[in-house]
Amino acid sequence: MTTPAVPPVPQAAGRRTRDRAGTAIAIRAAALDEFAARGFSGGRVDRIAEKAQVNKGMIYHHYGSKDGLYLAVLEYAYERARSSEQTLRLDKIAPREAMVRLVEFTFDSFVKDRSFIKLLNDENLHGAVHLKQSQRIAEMHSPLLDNMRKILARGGAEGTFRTDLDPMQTWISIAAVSYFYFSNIYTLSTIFRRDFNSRKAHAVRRQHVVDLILSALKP
Amino acid sequence: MTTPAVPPVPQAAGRRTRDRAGTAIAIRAAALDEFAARGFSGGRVDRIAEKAQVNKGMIYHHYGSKDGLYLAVLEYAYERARSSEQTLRLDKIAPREAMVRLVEFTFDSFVKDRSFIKLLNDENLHGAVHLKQSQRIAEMHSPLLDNMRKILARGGAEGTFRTDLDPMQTWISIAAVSYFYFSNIYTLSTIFRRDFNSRKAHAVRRQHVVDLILSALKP
Amino acid sequence: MTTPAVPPVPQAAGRRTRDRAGTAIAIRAAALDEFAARGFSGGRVDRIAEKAQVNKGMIYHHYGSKDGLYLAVLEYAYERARSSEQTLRLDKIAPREAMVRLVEFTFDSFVKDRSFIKLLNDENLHGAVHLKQSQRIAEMHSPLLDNMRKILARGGAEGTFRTDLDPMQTWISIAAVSYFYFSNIYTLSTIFRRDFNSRKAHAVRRQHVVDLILSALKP
Amino acid sequence: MTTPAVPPVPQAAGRRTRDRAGTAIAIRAAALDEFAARGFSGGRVDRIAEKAQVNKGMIYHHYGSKDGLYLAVLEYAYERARSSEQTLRLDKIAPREAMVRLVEFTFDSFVKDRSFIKLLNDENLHGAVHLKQSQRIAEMHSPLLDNMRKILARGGAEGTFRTDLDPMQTWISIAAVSYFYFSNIYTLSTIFRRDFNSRKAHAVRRQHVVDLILSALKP
DNA sequence: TATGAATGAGTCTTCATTCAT
DNA sequence: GATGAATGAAGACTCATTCAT
Repeated sequence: MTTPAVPPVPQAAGRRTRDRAGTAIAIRAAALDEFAARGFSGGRVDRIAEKAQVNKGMIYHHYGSKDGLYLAVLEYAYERARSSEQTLRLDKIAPREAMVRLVEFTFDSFVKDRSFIKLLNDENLHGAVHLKQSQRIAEMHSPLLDNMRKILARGGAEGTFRTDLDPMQTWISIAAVSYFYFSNIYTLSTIFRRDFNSRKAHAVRRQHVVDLILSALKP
Repeated sequence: MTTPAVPPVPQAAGRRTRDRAGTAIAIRAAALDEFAARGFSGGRVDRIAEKAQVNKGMIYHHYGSKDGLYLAVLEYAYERARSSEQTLRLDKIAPREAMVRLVEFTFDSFVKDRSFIKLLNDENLHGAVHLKQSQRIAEMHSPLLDNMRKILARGGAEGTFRTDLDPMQTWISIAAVSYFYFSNIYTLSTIFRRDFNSRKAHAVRRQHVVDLILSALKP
Repeated sequence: MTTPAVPPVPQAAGRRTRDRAGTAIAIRAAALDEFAARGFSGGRVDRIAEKAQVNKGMIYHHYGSKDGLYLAVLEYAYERARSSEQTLRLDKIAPREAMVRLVEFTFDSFVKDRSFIKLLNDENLHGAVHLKQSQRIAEMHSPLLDNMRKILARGGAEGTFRTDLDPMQTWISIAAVSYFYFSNIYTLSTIFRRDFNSRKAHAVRRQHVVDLILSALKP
Repeated sequence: MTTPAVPPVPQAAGRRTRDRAGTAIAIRAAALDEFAARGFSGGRVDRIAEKAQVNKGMIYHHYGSKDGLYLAVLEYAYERARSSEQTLRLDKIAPREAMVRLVEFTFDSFVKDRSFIKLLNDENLHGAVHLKQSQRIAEMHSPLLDNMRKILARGGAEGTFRTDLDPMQTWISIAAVSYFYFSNIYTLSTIFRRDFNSRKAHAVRRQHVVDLILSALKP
């Protein structure tokens, strides 16, 4: 429903031009919207075509099937997530500071755009059948663990962090404490009778998350 | 599809008897199976009727609609989760030990039965529209925070835990580090080219989770 | 389009009753019509539902798929063809007379109803994919060769027929000379600039066919 | 799908040259392939373009429509069939021998290439709507009846054949006994639980067909 | 001349829900 | 209560044909 981080779909008044790349991108953007809002099963091809101002047949022309389109959307979402992480340049700053930035960045990325979470949840509901088809997804993630390893090593060397931490498990936990809050925000709000969606609630959680992770990493 | 922790659907040889409660329970059990495996949109009323050995009309008789059935399933799943937590009697043991048990219990509950996770993810995809209808859900969760508050207080008093921790945020984080691992197990396995579903991988994660939380709570 | 031999579809003013057998039969009759007129690919499920005065979903309820329906139609058409052949009681009459009757009956059956030909042609276009699924089709045809064998044997014994004829090949040839005329009646009419569809033309062909077969069987 | 008698589609390395006739021929050859394999309704314009290594627009440029293309394919198929018949020079040899050759030639032509049968069957399913548009089809067939008339006359004069046979009916019967076997080969194989597609089965049928026709023509 | 993106009217099929029996 | 036939509104996907480039 809300993907403000994505550049707006180029509308071009009717979209009747023969613009291969443009059409494909417009479709993918509309699909991200639709799938994030309603999941794969709940997402409608018709609605995607309408949002993208594109003929329904074009979706099949460009992506082959609803499944093919979903995979394209997933890959694109991962790509955006990982490439924006790359811009942090964490190796240039002190370990503690780097860790704070990483945790905050992770948290903030979910504040800005929850569509990634929605896609992942739905994909896991289906056992990652789409993602497994991807040729590129695994290699997209190798830098991620490298970064984590380096930060932990540097922090361990200077005595800021424990030295017995597994980078992958740690990364998963860092993601978890932010991700879970947002992925389950509606049910959590309901069972605790709060509104976790407010700006204030976000700030509280953000503080807690940074504090918790840093505290956990202390030697 | 796999809910071994759930008592098997009572089969009752053809189910032609007029056992009002039994029928309703059989339907709910079959629905839990179906919705956990395929989500709300992907779940089929026909399949539920078949699994429950019950006429389709019975579903509408007992639960009104597919949505009504889904809510019943959700409430039941929460009920099971919370009531089994109650059996831990954490107030009888030392704070550190109590915390370890709680974390392990949370993790293990997901190992035994992932259907709860599936239901929650799907429900969040839909903005918790079903759960919001529930009259009972919030009150089911008040003991939960009470327990957490007490453990943290006792641990704070004796110097085992930090004293500045918010019980709700802490509980969410404890849930998060276990939940996220299982809710995202398929995509995580894919992007990291591991099999997080193995018994060994579970054991590794369990160890990490307990260790991380305890470490984070230290003063 | 034209299946006058079939009993007319029971119309029952709207067909809204819960009549399992009746509905299934109405669907099959409408489908025979449609598929005979337009082939499998050209046949439309929508049109069949409309002709049968039945909801489209009923077709799937009763026959599972368009393919399943086509097979049901095929089996039914074969059944009608073979069972009406059975009524001839050829073993009660002299061999020559029996052969004449069989040839005439075969020819006349195509005059009365060309839908069988249409179905078979179309099915052969698809390599008999549907018919191969049938459990009953082969056993429906064992009496057919038995009959032919007996007639040829009786005719051979009394000196009316040659004794070196293979019953199956002979049956195929008898079918061929009538079938081909009707199966290719439109193209033949076009290339020879005649109207083979007229009553007169039928009579001429019928005479020729009987004469040719009898002549070929002479010792 | 299988038209070994047809010269292979000229490939011409990507087919980007402006070879008007070559393009048209390549399209027609690919269309023959496609329509013979799947019928008119089942045939796909996209697939034809792909097989012919030609742009889809070219098909419309050269043949106007799918129907126009189908007619071109039909005319071409008839042309090939009739012109190869012309090479037999049956008027040079004894009537009995000529008849044997004609029957064998007819049978063998179907063994070599079944696409003609497929096209005719499908065309008859549609009432020969395409063929009726043809200007040339009728005149292509006048030599055919002339030949038959002459052979029968010569055979009648020398006492080899009956003298009361109609050439057109006889020609149709000769075509029928071979054609039907191949046009219905899949359903016949299924109902009789044989494989009529084997080389051996072909030989048996060929023998029967020649024998049957010769026997029928005896005075 | 040649390309392939774009269109719109279908196609088969599914499914929650109702209701006659 | 219980059954399952019946309904209608989609849903994913296809395809002959057109047309901007």
